[in-house]
Amino acid sequence: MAASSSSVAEVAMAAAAAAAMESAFPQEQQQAPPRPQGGGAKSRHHAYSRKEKSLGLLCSNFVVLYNREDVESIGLDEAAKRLGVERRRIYDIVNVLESVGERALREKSGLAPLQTEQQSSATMSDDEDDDKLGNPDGDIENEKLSQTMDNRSDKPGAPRCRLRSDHRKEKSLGLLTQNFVKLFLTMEVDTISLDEAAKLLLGEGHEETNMRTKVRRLYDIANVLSSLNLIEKIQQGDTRKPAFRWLGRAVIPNAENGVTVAVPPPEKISRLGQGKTSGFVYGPFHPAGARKHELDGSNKPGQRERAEDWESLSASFRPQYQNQGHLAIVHYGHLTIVSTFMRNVVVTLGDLFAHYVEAWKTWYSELAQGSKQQHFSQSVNHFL
DNA sequence: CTATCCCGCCATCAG
DNA sequence: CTGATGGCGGGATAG
Repeated sequence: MAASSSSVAEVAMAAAAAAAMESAFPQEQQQAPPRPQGGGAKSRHHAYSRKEKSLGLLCSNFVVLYNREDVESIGLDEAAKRLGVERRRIYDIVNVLESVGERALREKSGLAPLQTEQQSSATMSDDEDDDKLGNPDGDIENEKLSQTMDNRSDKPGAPRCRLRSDHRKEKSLGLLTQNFVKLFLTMEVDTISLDEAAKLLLGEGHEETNMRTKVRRLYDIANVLSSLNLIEKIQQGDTRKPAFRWLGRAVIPNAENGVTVAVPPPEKISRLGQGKTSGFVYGPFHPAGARKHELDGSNKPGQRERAEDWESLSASFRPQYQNQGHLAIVHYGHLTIVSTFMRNVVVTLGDLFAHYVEAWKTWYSELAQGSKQQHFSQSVNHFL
């Protein structure tokens, strides 16, 4: 078992990164490299603590460890070893990390060996288990691949068959993460409990069992996002279930007061070049059980100034971290896949938000304009 | 007790 | 087939 040792040590060098993430790690990460675990039982030092193994902490360590300029590639096994965790866990954090800071400046860097196609979106009404209930075979699931990078001409021999049986992806952690984030930026309430989120993201077919699993995943995601300071757990009310609040801007120290916000350039959030298609549709968000229809006229308690919020949000991101983004190249096994996370998670997020803002504005417009088609219907997926 | 959520089995996906 | 990915949920731990 090659425990090569050389545990991670220089973790505290967040330095520059600190400006971006500045997170206050709960404690110094003291990842135990070789965790023989068990055996001892003598329990001299606190048997086994779950917290030391949390995804959140793992994520923090991961970022602090690899969010450096000289990092251009990361070996899966290496990361796992250095972080003292199993491979499986690396996949977890990388997936959510990729989702939240996905793409953005991908082609910009000139390299484009990447072949990862973005999520295809489509309806997210997962939970479609083929139970014994109408819906024999054939997945009428319309795979409406969102325009990815425009791939004129597919691979040789591109069959007419759209990806089949990719239900796997529909339930992926990555997609869930994206929808979770969308939820935050879409709902007017600033706090959401995981249960609510699960219920919302899950349409309404509650299979109890299904929701339980969903919530488990949400816990995982929430932990990672928390470690990135994108969200924070708070106590709903005073004695209510804990919920999460979207921070996003928290990454910038002292920006909370709203006076120190680094929103220098009055420039719009207009995207950088990337002149390709103007519309960049991300996974269509489906309001599932969203009952947050906004009433026209009257005082709309909800709605608020979200839009404005987004703008300032994305705007405040771009500034200093405008550095060109260095994509991190992750070696999944031997495969070399490019990811845009880390390095400049913030930068990436900035771009990402810009996209979101557009998409959401559109969505809102259509929603508001298209009468009050509130409530989950089914006409949600037609956007594009 | 309930809220969290880690662990790792094993279905799936590439090669 | 072998190996890489990564759903999924049992059940252990935190509170």
